[in-house]
Amino acid sequence: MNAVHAASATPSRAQARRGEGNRLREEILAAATRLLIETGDEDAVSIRAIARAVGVTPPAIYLHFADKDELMLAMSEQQFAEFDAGVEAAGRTTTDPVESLRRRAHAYARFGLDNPEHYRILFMGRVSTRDPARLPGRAAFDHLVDAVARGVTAGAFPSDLDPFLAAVGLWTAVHGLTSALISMPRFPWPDVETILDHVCAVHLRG
Amino acid sequence: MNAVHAASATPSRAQARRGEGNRLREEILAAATRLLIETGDEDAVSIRAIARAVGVTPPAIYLHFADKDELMLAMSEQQFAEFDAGVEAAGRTTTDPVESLRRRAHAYARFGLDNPEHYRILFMGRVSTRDPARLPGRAAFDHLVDAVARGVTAGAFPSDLDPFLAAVGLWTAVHGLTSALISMPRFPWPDVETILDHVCAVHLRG
DNA sequence: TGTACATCAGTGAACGCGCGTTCACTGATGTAC
DNA sequence: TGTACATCAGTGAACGCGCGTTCACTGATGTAC
Repeated sequence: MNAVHAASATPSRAQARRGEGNRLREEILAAATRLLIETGDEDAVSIRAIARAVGVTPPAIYLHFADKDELMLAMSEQQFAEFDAGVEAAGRTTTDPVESLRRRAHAYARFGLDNPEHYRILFMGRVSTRDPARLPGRAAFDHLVDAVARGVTAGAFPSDLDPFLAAVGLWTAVHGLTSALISMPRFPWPDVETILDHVCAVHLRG
Repeated sequence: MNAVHAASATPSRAQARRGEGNRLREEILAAATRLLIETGDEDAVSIRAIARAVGVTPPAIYLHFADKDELMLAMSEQQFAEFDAGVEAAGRTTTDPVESLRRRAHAYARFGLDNPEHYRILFMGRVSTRDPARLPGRAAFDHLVDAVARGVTAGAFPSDLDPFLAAVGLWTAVHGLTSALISMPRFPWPDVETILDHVCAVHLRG
């Protein structure tokens, strides 16, 4: 008999103060991320569903994002930054450049398996036709090339090794495993750590 | 001034004869495949769009498929069969088991690059929650295991090599390259054949 | 050979749904005088 | 200190759209007698 029953229509949050325009923006991105994780379906992350989750009406979204594409792109960039930071942190836990690459690979795969829907968007989605100049994952890849190059200068790899080519090979191998695990969970996979270490061993030898 | 102008509404095909129930079924699957290639977007392959492409009304689809899921599953199975046949054929063009695996890998990648949208559905999509017993790509994978096993019996690989594990490694590596090429076409990829041969060389050595 | 009838491949109209986006508005918050 | 006003973060209602699916039907094809 009280107002709580009308919850779906009543806004559940107070209007932001003057300078706090970014508060809702961040709440929107957080809600989008949460929705993606909970539903496990990119299609379920709609403007309307996000607005519902935040406790705001759909048009309020447009106060902070020009359209849906821009919202999704912003979420991707946020996720890419988090992914990159995680892999970099894992790589810094040792000074041995080869072991460092191995730990990066494990952190990479773990991110994918822990956040399969975000992994899909970041690495398996369609390129947004939006802004061709903005290649979102590029920074993360460049960091991998740097890590390989450090291995070369440290003498762990042959000096004529092309760090870019080696990085491509390592990346596609780890990505192949990660994305296959995500897309085909019912396949009778052998132990993940075992395959991953095998992949690393193969690639970090030549 | 003639009837042609009303094309969008007028059916453009004759009704099937008595025993020809399967004709429309095949036309539907062909149209779905064609739509997927032309639009490059799985979402564009709707019941209504397929009906439009075939020249039939939407309810006619339900004469041949229980619902949309079943239609998409049938298309997937058709594509998987084609993919499998193509890879097998490539593998049979030589008697050398190692070279045979290399040719299989190239055929695999070529299929993906030639039919990116089908590749997405077959290898990068979500598992249909439909019929858990039916793992559509399993036959193709088993053929790969067989091919590796032939290499072992021929003495090309160490006799203690586990063909299943080796097949998983080879598959995920080639899949990683293929899917990355599809998802990130703007990445400054090195020459595809070169990376692919490199991947094969790495995996077909140990 | 002719006709009544069953079969079957489709049609046409409608259903309810959720979507992205626009538009005119409201009401609280802060500011100038 | 009080009041008129501008600003700004949101609301509420509506738009047009394409979707999957259902339902009662039609009309051509074949069959039994």
